[in-house]
Amino acid sequence: MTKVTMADVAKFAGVSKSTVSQYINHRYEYMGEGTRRKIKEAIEQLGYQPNYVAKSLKQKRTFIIGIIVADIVHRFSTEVSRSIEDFCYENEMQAIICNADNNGKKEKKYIDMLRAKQVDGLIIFPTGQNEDLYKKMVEEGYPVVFMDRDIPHLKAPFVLANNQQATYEAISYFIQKGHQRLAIATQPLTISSRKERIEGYKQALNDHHIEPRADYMISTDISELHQNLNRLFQLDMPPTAILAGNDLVFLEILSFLQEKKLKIPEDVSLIVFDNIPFAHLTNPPMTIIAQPAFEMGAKAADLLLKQINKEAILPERIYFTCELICR
Amino acid sequence: MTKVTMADVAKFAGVSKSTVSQYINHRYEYMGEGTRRKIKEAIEQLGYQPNYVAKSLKQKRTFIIGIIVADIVHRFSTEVSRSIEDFCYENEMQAIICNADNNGKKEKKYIDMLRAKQVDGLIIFPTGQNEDLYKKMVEEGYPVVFMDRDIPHLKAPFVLANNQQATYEAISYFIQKGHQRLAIATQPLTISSRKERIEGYKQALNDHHIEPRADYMISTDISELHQNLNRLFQLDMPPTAILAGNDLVFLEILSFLQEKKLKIPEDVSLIVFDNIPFAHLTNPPMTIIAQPAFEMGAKAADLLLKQINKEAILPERIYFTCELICR
DNA sequence: TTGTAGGCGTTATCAT
DNA sequence: ATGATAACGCCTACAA
Repeated sequence: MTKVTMADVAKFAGVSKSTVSQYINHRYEYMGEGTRRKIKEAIEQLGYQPNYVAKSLKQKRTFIIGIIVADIVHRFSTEVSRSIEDFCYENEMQAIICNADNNGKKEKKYIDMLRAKQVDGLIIFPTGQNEDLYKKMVEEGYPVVFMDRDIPHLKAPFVLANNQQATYEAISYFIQKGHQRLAIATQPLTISSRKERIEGYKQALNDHHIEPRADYMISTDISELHQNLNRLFQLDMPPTAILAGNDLVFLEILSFLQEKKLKIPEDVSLIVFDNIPFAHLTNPPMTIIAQPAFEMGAKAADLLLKQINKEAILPERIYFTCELICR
Repeated sequence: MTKVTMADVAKFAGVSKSTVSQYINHRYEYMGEGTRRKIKEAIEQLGYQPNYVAKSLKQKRTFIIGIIVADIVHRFSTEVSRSIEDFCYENEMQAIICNADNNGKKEKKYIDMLRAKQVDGLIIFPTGQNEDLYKKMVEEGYPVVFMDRDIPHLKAPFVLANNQQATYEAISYFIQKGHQRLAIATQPLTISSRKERIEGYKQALNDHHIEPRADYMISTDISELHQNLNRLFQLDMPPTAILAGNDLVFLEILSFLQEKKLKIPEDVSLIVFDNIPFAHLTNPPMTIIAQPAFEMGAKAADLLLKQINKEAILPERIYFTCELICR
């Protein structure tokens, strides 16, 4: 175990703890060449490693941030997290990732836990179920950045995708390709991003004078998606195109189509809202709406670190443009 | 900010700090009903949250473990990490994941960093480039578990896959299907798991009286894989089957085959050593060698926590059986 | 049953 | 240029 402490180094080098501390923190300004060498040697001899816990206690900074994702299973979440981690690495920080599993209780527990561990700030994909807590943190001035889902009326930095606009464009593209019977499937409309995607869908239909049909709009838990799809494709006029609201929905649809021996794109066309790892390698290649996960993660991390270092007053809501990749 | 401390609670409740400490740590044994209620109230009123940094300093435990993966890009690494996190959650611990990026320097930096932060233990996918450091940790009795790659002669707990055996079986299966010209492609043979896969391949050929050919065995960086595949398929007798040593190699091969308009399985058969997220949904479905990532992660976490809690003397090397999923 | 005092390993302030 | 001393917030004997 690392039991050699600064006091040991000090004794070994024949100087005081303060001087060793100076050395550790690269404050060589007034340090004599001799002491410097002695300390260096002592550290090497003893194999001394500073204790960050003690340092943190004193400085009230842990150099750790927390990431709380609503659902780690999404490709998008993992890409964003990775990008945040990269950004942290470059800034000598570390990240703890926690998976709230779409569960408000778990989210609260993690927020409390991470704050108890004194992490310097939090990036949250909010479940939306702890509005009071979000608000309290913001009011206390605790550094937070929210991602992916908007919480209306919350005055805090948000990093968001332009869901509505992107969906609008994708559906319009489908319509231009000649589709008239378009369906959309998402998970339950409990968070802003899903609602916005539905909005974009409706608006596109409207603008192209297609009447939206309630039975073409599915919003359900993944576990019940299969039977909903069944119902959808048993309609007299089943859709010729369907937009999958995210990657999980996509996988479920794919498996459904395969089971029913429906071919893409002959029997039904598919667009996915989310990056799919090898969309370019599937057969046929998949048309997707790609969110700039990497940029969004980097931005969130940047905003958080700026906040932690009190470097800037933060903007409130930043929207990123998604890209429709037609294949 | 959490500025309210135990002393504040004590003062507010009209008791001493120690009593509050007792309360926080659920030592109600000798505590009067009255004090208990007063403290409870004080905590609620003040919104007190214990400071884990201070607690950690005193108790020399942070309730955090570190995971250092050699390359986070692999599906296997992420599945294992997820599984470790789940296990930690159930045991009131947290995990910090670091990506060494196959870089020994980075690996060392992370190990030092995490230990400086006093994490309670480490799970490492070793790059193999810091043998002395691994050894030192083990000798110091610092809790460590190694994953995925063996480091010969290191007396420490390892959680490993039976790479050789699994590859042997996969190749044998191909041979039974009538293949005679079998190739294998892996990343460079710098770590044990890749070497073992090659060994299993050779052994299977041998046992079936097929002469191994050097030009059918590719071990190269991903960046140079494409040109190696080019060479492979320009041979007079190109292989009819190829085993991809991991998921990254697989993606590269897939993209190569697509470019050359080679069909699976008509022109060439493919087996992948690694779980591919939607292998069952690709067309045609992919035959894979699946490592039990979830179980391996849970086991590693279990061993580490046991070690941290000094609950057991640890076994040295545990091998997990991979499953050949034929599709 | 509760309080007092000291220490965990640093850093910060102020002397010297 | 370097050192003494007091925090940081909590836990733990031991005393009362």
